[in-house]
Amino acid sequence: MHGSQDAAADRRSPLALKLAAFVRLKAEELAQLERLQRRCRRFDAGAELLHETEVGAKAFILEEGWAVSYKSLADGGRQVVDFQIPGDFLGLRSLLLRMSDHSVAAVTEIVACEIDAAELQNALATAPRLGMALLWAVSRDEAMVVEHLVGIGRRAPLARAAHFFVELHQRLQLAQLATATSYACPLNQYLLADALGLTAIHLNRTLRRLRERGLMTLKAGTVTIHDVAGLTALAEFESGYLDQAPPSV
Amino acid sequence: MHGSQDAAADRRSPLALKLAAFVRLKAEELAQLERLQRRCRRFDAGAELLHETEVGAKAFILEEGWAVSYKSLADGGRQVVDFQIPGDFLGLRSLLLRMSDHSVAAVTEIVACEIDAAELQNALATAPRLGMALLWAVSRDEAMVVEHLVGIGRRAPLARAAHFFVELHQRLQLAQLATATSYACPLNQYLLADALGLTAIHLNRTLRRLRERGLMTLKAGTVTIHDVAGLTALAEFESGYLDQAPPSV
DNA sequence: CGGCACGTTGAGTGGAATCAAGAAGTGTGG
DNA sequence: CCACACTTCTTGATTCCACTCAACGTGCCG
Repeated sequence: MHGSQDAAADRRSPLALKLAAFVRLKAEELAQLERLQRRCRRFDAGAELLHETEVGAKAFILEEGWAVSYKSLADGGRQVVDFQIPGDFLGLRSLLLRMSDHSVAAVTEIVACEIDAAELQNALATAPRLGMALLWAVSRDEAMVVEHLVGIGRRAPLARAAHFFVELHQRLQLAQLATATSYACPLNQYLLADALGLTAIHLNRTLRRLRERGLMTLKAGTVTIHDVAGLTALAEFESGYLDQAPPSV
Repeated sequence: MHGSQDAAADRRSPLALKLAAFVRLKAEELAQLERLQRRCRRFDAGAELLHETEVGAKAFILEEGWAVSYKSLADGGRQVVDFQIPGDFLGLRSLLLRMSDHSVAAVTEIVACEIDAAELQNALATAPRLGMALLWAVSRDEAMVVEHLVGIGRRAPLARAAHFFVELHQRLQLAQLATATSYACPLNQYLLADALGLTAIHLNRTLRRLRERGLMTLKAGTVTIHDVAGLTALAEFESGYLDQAPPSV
């Protein structure tokens, strides 16, 4: 019995692990959650899962790999809204708003489980605490977007980049995908530039400055932080919005 | 009977009117919603309802007047995340995340109803469709923040300002607080500048350019749009994310 | 070997921030 | 009624940073 419980815990999805930071889910609720993650599919790197202005779009739960959500402009410009790592939702808003307001693409090869509005509504009606958990996850995502907005609107490029890499580091550590000083980061400089509201050229120079100051290095898809305290200080990073604490519900 | 129904409809809160765009709420659900809006208070212009890093903060539903949510930086900078008008939530995220990630202040004198986490959880458990409606409202708010992010990250100041005023126009029209070409706008140029990621000086010049192009004028707290089509075109405004359609649930 | 994606560097320009100051409107008290 | 303070708005001059354009390096893969 104890052995089988351990086995079940091992099989827990990244999403369940993430939600565990907010609400201590009961077995029944966990089962509901896993039931949402049956229809898993694999997507190639670069594949577009969702396109802005699409109506009646699906949403996904990301199990493996990295994804990116972004909006495109008429002049060819692109703004990356956020990157998603295992345990994150992809395109959840397009289930509720009738038209997808953004695009989602796979950065690396990914595995993601499709969910539709009916399933979601059903799960919420059956397990109301799951609804709270979902509201929490959405709120946390929004808090990250808000922090991103502050960075682009009011932080200088160097601090902005620092903040971005520190946030990513924290998120990956929570998902057990980073060590204390480094993590794999499959984002190229075009993606990073579109996330940080800079040109790729200027981002490159910004990265160089971070390197020259002995704070961090991005090389061959790996971020190495040489001075965690220094980088965090430069970023004025306040981790409160990530809400990483023991469950409160 | 018919008369009393009309009277009830007249008393409907701005929030109920807004949610009606998404879900056709039943009488029982409407009653739950109104029950959330009992503890109403008045706040002076400039009063701070919520401060960032505050723990266990309350949330509010705005009934009358304008509010602003923002984050402050160490260097004295401030980024306005969004402005709220009647029917909008204030600080809803601080109910779910354990620490408020942003501040909220009254722009004009306002009336707002306090809600706490227990009430919310209770209402959600009793009326699950209200949970969907809430998720919709939060998603719509997030979509607005995302659009804001795109504006600051990738739009030129002129288009950014145009987009801002068009979005506000649409929101106010939905709340029946605007005519086809004008609306009252109690935001001064410091607030606007902090919202648009510009200095007040540069915002002033941007407003002048909008005026000189015959697109719109902001004077004495009133926005007058001289050329709706032109302003919308300059802004590359796509209204999809506001999700203003007949109810789907 | 050539083609392509990605990264790096240099030189020049334009536009937003900064610094400085004044005008216009609003409220208060003598 | 006017003097005064205060907020908000407006304009000019200057500086600096991020964008643009252009080019080259580097590694990978067919």
